[in-house]
Amino acid sequence: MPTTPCDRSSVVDARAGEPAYRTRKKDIREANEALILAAAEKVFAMHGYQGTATGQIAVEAGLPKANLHYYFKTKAILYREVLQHILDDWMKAASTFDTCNEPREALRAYVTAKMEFSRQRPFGSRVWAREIMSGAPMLEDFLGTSLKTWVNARVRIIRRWVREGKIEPVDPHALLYMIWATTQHYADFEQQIIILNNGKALDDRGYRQRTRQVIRLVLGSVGLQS
Amino acid sequence: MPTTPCDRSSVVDARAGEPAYRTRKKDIREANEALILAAAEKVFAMHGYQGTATGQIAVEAGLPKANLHYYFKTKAILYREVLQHILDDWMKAASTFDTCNEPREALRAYVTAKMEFSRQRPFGSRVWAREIMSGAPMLEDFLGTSLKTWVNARVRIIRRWVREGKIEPVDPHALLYMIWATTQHYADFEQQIIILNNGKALDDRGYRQRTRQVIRLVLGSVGLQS
DNA sequence: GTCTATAATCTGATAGAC
DNA sequence: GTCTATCAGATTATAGAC
Repeated sequence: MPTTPCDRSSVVDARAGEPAYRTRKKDIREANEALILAAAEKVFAMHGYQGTATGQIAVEAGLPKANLHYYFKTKAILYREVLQHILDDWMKAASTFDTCNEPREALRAYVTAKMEFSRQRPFGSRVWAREIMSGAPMLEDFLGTSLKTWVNARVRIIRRWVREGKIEPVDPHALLYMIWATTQHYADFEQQIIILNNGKALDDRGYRQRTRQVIRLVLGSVGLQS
Repeated sequence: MPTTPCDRSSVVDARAGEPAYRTRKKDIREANEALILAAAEKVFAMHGYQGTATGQIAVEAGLPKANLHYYFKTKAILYREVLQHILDDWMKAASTFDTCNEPREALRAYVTAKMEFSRQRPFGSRVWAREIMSGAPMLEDFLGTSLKTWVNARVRIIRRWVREGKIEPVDPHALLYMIWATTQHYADFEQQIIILNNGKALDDRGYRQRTRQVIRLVLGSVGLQS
């Protein structure tokens, strides 16, 4: 395999006026950073921030520990970046709440997105949970600003639904927390669910059925039979 | 303060045929073990098993680290005992499911007991959650035996309620997981709830109201308006 | 950009005087 | 039963050859 800096054969998106070897180096960096971030999310999910050794992450990523510290100066910086990635995806799921003005469709879309998040990013969900159980030292800012703003807006929407008689008069916070807790449970407590399911994880079909059941329970909780 | 082994003034329940100094020693041991277990539950809840240093626990308990190792030989043994205490209380809450044969009262009693557990033992709830997120290495036995038996029995009860038309036809596992997740959320994600509540923890009155809301949502989810 | 070797610190656990 | 001192091993992070 040619590896000279001038070989541009594998450089597909070299920017104009930027030497190819720069792009190549950037590609390597991006690939390795992604590798490390994925490994870190997995190990942090398993043992938390304090309980995780950078050496474990390096092993999981298949790299020497020194390389990890080359790409991420400190464990704290790496952890913060892992959290940031999770946060981005969490907010993307959050946006589905506004799919529709009608409670039935809005709740259905939101629960579906949250269940999908739990399915696709179980490690991310657990890192989030552990961070909050540790007192949320790194998430405090986000929780108190972006999340709070989002929650306040959704609380107003739910209150409007109640006013308009579209749903039963429920406490908006209690409803949101129930949705969060229930959907995240399938990621955070996956191991418990597996053991109670005779050692087998839910397959795709089973997970889709379960998602429908969760939607049914949530809709029922506000008086909307599905 | 008299500290001679023969001073029985503070020995209130010395057993017949057992020297007083023995009882005294036993009292000291029990008191210190309780102190250490409480401190350990708190620190394990914060940082998990791997993330917790025995020194932190000693500081929290107000004892030298060596004393901790005198009462609990290893960190693993101490952790196991902490888990056992939580498990006992968890099962006590579980027993309330059988308060009544009618779904409305049974679910109300169970949700109330679980919410009470979250209120009284938030650290225990978090230790439990962290243990499961770590793959439940120490709880695997319990989950696969006692808990599974309990769940299977409750699943049968819920199925009977459905057959008898007392509740909507819901998936029993989905319902149980929703109850667990929602009630435990108030312990595990307390910090998030506080931040979203303008930095104030729910007071006793607010918590009772929230408990009623959770009961209402759960009853509604199975078609039982409260 | 990779990786071995190592410095500096922390952690679990014990020894042994009191 | 208490507590200081300490050891062996692990951990974060860096140095420096390639």
